[in-house]
Amino acid sequence: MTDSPNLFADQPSASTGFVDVLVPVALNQTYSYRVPRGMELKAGDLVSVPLGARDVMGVVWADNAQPEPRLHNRLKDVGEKLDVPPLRDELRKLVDWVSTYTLSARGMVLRMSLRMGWDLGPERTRTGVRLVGAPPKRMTPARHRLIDILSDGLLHGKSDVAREAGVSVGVIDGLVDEGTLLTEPMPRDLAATQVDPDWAISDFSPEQEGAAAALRTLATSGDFKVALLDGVTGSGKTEVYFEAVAEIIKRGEQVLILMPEIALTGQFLDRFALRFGVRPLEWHSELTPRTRARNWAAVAAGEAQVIVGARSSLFLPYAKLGLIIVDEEHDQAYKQDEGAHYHARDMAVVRASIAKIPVILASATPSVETEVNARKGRYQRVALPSRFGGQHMPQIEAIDLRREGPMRGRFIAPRLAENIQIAIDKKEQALLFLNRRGYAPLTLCRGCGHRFSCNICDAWLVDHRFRQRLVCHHCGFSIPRPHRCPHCGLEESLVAVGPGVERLQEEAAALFPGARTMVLSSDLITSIETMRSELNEIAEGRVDVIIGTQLVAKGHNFPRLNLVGVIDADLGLGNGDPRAAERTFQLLNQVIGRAGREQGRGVGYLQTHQPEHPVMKALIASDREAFYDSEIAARERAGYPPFGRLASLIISAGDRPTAEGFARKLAGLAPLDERVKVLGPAEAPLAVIKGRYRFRLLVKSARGFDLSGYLRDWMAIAPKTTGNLKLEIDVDPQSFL
DNA sequence: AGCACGCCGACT
DNA sequence: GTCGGCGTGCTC
Repeated sequence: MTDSPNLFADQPSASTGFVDVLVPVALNQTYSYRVPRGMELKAGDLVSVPLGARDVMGVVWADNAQPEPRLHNRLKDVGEKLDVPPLRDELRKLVDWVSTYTLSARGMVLRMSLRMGWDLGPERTRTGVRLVGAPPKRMTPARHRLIDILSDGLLHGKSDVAREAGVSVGVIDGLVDEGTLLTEPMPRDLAATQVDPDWAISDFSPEQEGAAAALRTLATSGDFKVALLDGVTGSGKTEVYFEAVAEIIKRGEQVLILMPEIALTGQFLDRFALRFGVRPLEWHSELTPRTRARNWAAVAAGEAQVIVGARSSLFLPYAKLGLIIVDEEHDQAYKQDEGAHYHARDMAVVRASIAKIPVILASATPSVETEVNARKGRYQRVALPSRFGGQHMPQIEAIDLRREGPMRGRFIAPRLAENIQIAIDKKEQALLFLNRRGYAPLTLCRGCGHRFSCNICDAWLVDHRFRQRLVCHHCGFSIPRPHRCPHCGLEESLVAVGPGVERLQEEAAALFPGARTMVLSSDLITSIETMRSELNEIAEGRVDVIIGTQLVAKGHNFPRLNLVGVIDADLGLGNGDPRAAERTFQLLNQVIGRAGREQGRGVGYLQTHQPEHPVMKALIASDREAFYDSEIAARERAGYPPFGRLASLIISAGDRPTAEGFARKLAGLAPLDERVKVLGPAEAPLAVIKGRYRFRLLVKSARGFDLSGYLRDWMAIAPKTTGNLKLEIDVDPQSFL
């Protein structure tokens, strides 16, 4: 804008027009604002706008707004335009698409893109300190240590050097006053160190080189394409897809690598650094606000070349995204079940198709959906058939619990125990896998049969001896471990029923005296840092027997681990969930794949009551194809995904009749359509959680049907949920609990 | 999602 | 008399 005379100069409040702004609150519509004179706004610009009593950040969604005339006298002005790059068309389309597909409020989807912390202000300048003058008149030990460190004459961070010298910053301030030291602002860190695509060249086998070449071609195609990088644990998948990363870096574009569990990526970051010379930028929920803001800005400015992140990093405002990699694409952790219900793998494919870029889905055990897409040729399959360096896949044996199970009250079968002892004697590690936290899943009274259950959930309380409490795994409710039955009053009558990892550790300690055991369970982990240090301890061989929940299944190499024992392979099967078989196969395959990755031949033992189950048979025979053949056929027969579509509606309320009544009313209002079947309402599998009664409607349709549109039409005629009634819509549900 | 408003219970 | 619980409704 210039200061040149203007025809309307005598109309001081004249505005240059209106914009529609999407704000990150639970709203679907945009709101219109007046653009103050002198402000230039276009779609995608970040602004702050008044909303009710507060100011919020928002994004200009359309720049030629035509607000309803009757609103004109109520329109407010845009506050200010924020000094950050605008959200690109591509990201705004993704927000609209995800909101339409999942039926969650558009503002709440946008919120995921704007989660950068609020302080985008100037970088806080750190204060540095340097030795410049003569020593002080009075020398003290603290001053001496400090001056010693600063004697190099260089600029040191003030708080750093204070910590190093073991003095308080007050000592520094004193010496500054005396003229011995001088403070000056520290220069800002140089822009993130550059990723070097040629830092180290990977040494590939012919098979790996073939796969790498295929991915390089895919990466440089500059078009939307999906590849399934299909390789067993230890086949070098990561290094192979790094080749695609290198291609994109050379083109000056950004790469997003999605990981299911960011806490477990410690080793991944090291491998990345070995190949590219620096660690990539991380994005996850434990970033400090400052780092979060800085990383967000680096992504938006295009300075960050490679971002490794949890599912939410899919919504970051990349300046020039060139490739998305979804590692362990089958992992359930990609499904978000709070707020907006979305599956990050699926939305990654959507984002790639909007941005016209390639996606690589990597897995040793692809989801059935992805496997079907690869079989039908919709996705390009890039296969890595064997382990790198001539290593073998673990040999897998079943232990039939009906014939050779442990004695009552014990959970490690004799044959498994024998082999663990042999491993310990050979100074190798063993892993006992049990997907159950705590000591025992159920406590009951020997006298009267009373079972301890949660007051507000439909679940038993899990004994956690480590914390000395009985805990509800659904709501966190807990009570101190009791010593008498609250029902019949009998003393010391309570017995623990069934195993958890803590109980398993007790048994292992008794069976293998002198062996060092460690439990890895999410409830014993307080932060990403402690998690990473515990994993390092294992990797360095300071543990003999690892006892873990599914945390241990994911992304970490233990070089000396050659034996894996699955305590209850049947857990997770047969709970009526259509995905139970798939998930069990994936989880057990992955856990057993931990064995023998770096030395020797690994071996896995599956303790099971049903060794003839298709999942067990496929695992024992290492016949992956057999599993997919049978599972795909079963899905097709039942019309389950990907051969049909599902949505689930969970209705909950503080009392049963309200929830059930509303669910019935809702079911009655479902629009008639012969392509859709509405099942229920039925009590949800976990009927009560946190004191809320839950009913479920299941909506089934044919593949290719616009289920979201159908649901939207339905919800438009549904009564609104008042009071404590809640309705949650989950399109493409993963879990049926 | 936040925030104000409003209408009922227990205390400085 | 007020402080504060959270149900309801609105935000350009």
